[in-house]
Amino acid sequence: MAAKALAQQTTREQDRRRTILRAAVEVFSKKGYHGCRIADVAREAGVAYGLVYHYFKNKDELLESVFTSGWSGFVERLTEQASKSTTFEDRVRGVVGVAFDAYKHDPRGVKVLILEVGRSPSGGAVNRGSAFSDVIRLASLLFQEAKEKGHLKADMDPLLAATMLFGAIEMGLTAFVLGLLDRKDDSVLDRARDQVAETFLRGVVPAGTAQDPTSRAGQANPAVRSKQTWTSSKSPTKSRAQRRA
Amino acid sequence: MAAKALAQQTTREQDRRRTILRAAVEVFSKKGYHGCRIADVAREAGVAYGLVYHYFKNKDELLESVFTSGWSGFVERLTEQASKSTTFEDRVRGVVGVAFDAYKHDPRGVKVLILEVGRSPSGGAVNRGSAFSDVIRLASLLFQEAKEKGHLKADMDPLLAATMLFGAIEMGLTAFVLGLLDRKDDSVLDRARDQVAETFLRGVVPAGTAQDPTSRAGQANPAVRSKQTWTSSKSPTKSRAQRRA
Amino acid sequence: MAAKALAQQTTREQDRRRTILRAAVEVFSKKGYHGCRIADVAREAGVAYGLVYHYFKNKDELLESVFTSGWSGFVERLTEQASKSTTFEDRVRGVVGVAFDAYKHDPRGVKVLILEVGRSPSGGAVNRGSAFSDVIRLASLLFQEAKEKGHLKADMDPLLAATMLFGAIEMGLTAFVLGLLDRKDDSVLDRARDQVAETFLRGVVPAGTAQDPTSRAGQANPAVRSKQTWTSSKSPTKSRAQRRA
Amino acid sequence: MAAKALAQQTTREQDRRRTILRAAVEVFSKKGYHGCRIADVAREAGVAYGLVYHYFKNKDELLESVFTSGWSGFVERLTEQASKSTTFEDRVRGVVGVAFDAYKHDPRGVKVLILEVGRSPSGGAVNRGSAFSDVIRLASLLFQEAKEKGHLKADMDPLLAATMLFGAIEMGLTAFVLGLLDRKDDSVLDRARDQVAETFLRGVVPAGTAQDPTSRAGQANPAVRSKQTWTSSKSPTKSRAQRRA
DNA sequence: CATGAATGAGTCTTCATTCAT
DNA sequence: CATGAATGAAGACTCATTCAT
Repeated sequence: MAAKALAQQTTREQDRRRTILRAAVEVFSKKGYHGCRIADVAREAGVAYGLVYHYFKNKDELLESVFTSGWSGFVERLTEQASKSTTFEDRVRGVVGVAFDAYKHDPRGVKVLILEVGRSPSGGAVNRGSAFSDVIRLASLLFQEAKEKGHLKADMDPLLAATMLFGAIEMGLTAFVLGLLDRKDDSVLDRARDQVAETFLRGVVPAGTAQDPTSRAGQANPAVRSKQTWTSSKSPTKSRAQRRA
Repeated sequence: MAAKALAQQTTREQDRRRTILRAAVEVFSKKGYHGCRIADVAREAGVAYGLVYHYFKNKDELLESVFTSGWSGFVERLTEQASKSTTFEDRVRGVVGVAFDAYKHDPRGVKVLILEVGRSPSGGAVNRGSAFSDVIRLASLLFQEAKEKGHLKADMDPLLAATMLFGAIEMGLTAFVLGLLDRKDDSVLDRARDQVAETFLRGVVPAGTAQDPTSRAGQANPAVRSKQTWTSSKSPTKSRAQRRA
Repeated sequence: MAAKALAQQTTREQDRRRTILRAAVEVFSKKGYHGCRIADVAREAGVAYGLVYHYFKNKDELLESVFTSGWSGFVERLTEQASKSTTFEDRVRGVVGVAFDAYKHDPRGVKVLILEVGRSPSGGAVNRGSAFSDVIRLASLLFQEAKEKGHLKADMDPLLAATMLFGAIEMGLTAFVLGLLDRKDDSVLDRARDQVAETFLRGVVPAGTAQDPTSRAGQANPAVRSKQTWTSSKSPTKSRAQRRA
Repeated sequence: MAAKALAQQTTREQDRRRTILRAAVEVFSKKGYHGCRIADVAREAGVAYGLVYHYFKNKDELLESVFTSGWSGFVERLTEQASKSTTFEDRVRGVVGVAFDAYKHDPRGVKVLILEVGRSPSGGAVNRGSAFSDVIRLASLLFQEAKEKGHLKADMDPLLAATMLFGAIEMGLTAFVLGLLDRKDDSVLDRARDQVAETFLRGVVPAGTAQDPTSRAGQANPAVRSKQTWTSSKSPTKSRAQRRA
């Protein structure tokens, strides 16, 4: 009986905690890391201000938890998927699938991860950059293995390949997050998913097209002016000083 | 004489302005958008506190200028490059090259763009998200044209292709920004540049490998449990409430 | 039977109450009046958070109880002692003795009284300042009586004499509380006790020393500069504003 | 010219700083250490909230400065006085005089020092307890010297003597601070000053009174019940639990 | 133009107090 | 009686922005 009561207590606490976490994701996805105020989270969760501090030590820990819980779930499913698939290509498709499915089920959450993970400068309680790096390093093992079996081009760096895969995925999702692509129905999402995977595997050029032999690699890019940085061009906005003229 | 004096004045103003802008980039790349205080920028630029407000209306405009000036230079060079190249493949390589060269010349500035552009929630004076979208849309024209000429796979969405290209580029650079890849010398950077372009064009799978016919597209991904969001897993950090147990 | 149960209940309640009070003294002597949180008291007492509020209306009442109970015990013993002693000098020694014995038996409690009684600005539920005044006024009666019997110097104000007595006692104990004097063993304490009493009675100057006739009383102190307050000297710490220079 | 401007600047800053410090003393003496809010200080000083933080790093530093500046001025005058006086007795009178004069000129400031110095539990930025101890140790040198010259009773501990002197002074002033003695005019204050000094030097007992031989020292005080602490008596205030009965 | 002192609104965080179980 | 989750008011601190010199 006491055990049951305790269990219920624990469950209720877990629920509360999850409610607040969920609310944080919500506010977060709307206002971003720094625009997110504790007061907003509390209101969104429908709890009192102080209760947030009952469940999370401070703002940083709350936000950290948002990342950690979201990211760990993603990594978990990623690992699960990788172990399930058989061929290299299916594994790649599986990885892409996990990411897109995550977005299908929880676009807000994915938005938060995409817009924030690895973006904040180091200094937060937990090193989010490393969380990101970890996943890439993990994926690079997959490519390493594939390379040894000849399923990957010989001159390809596994780490860079992994990086690119996630880059393509991330940007594919970003297109939806930013509203560049509209998520009318799941079919659009599914099609994008497949395309990302296939492009990564076989490229955008139709099979059989001969490779351009002239400018393969190492070309110095003449378009870039040395000694000039990208801030050298004038801003189009007018400052007070400029308005004077 | 007066004209000359005025011109010098103006030049000095321009210099000041650029100095501050440059300082903003510096502080920015170190502390991020929100961790950056006006005082920091002023100190970095070696000017008085209030002077920043003489050249920029407010913090937002300063940050906006940082983005705009950096981004417009990038877009400019991108356009220039696109018009110069001849074949589709070279254009793609050119786009990748412009991005990597920018990083080579001004890693700090690129870091700022990568870590912040499109990450801040809409609400700033200028919609940075749209700046980003604009470039992608611009690039998609290139893919549209290529598609019509048969240089692009028939079932490929030009917009999505453009998105993926920038995704791969961005993530490739992110690998350097985050320190995942070490920028010992330019050759590492150059190799990465080439690999990003080639992968995008022809994929990671060696030419001649038969395509896996069974799981091409539209497969439902069985690994994803419906009705479960990514925040459902418990956070490993202990809250005050949890510590009780 | 029910009566016995009730009595036991009551006893248990009393115990609880005393436990909490004791814990409050403990926390108090460590963290001081304002650094003391209800949570700390509860933890120290080993009871639940809310239970403190079952026994004490609020924090103020708890603190008030700490003072009152401690103080009333002290006053009680003081009165008892005063009525027991016979000669004036013994009464003085008795008063000093009660104070030092209290410290011997409960240094923590005395520390709290010394460091807090009369220090808090009036405003608490009970006027602790008045509690203090009451004791002094009580003692002044003793001096009044002594004066009438010629046991006290004729030009001595009884109220001021009483004040000084407690001042010497308090500061003597403060020396221990602050660690200025080390309470290795009770003999140090006993010696201090005797010295306080004797000094108060006969002064620090050896008997028979002629009194300095020139500067007895009423001398204007030339060392004090008029119109200058004690905050006029510069603080050695540097402010942000000062660091500028 | 520039130098003059700078000097003026500096002076103005100093003034501001002093104004705030002065305001802090004011608020402080009214509300005590912890009741003192930055907002109050700012209002009292007639400056904006944030300006307090321009001159003082944080609340602690402000309060610390209040103590330090006040205390250092006091110590300074004390030292000055000690070096000026000639005989031991005059030195003692001088020390007492400095304290009483300080009160005459700035009762508020002295109140703050009396009520707070050495009372707060250690933990503040600066160790106020040690500031207090330092003065006592300093004074004990004076007594040490006097003892060697035979101006102090042979069985008297110099450190304890110093402690008692300040105890008598402090409590004498406390009598005024608490309103026990009314500071109608300076004569009351002057009389108290003289009495404190003389009592310390020669005691309260009229010269020529024989010393009570029976109960000089070392007597165990039978009035104190062993094993019983001063919190054992019941508080007269009623708790919720007690009200039940 | 340049300077940096002055302003004060906006947030985080703490903690006394209440109350449902 | 006992518990500790829930509440929210209070106050410290930051920092963008203004303005007098």
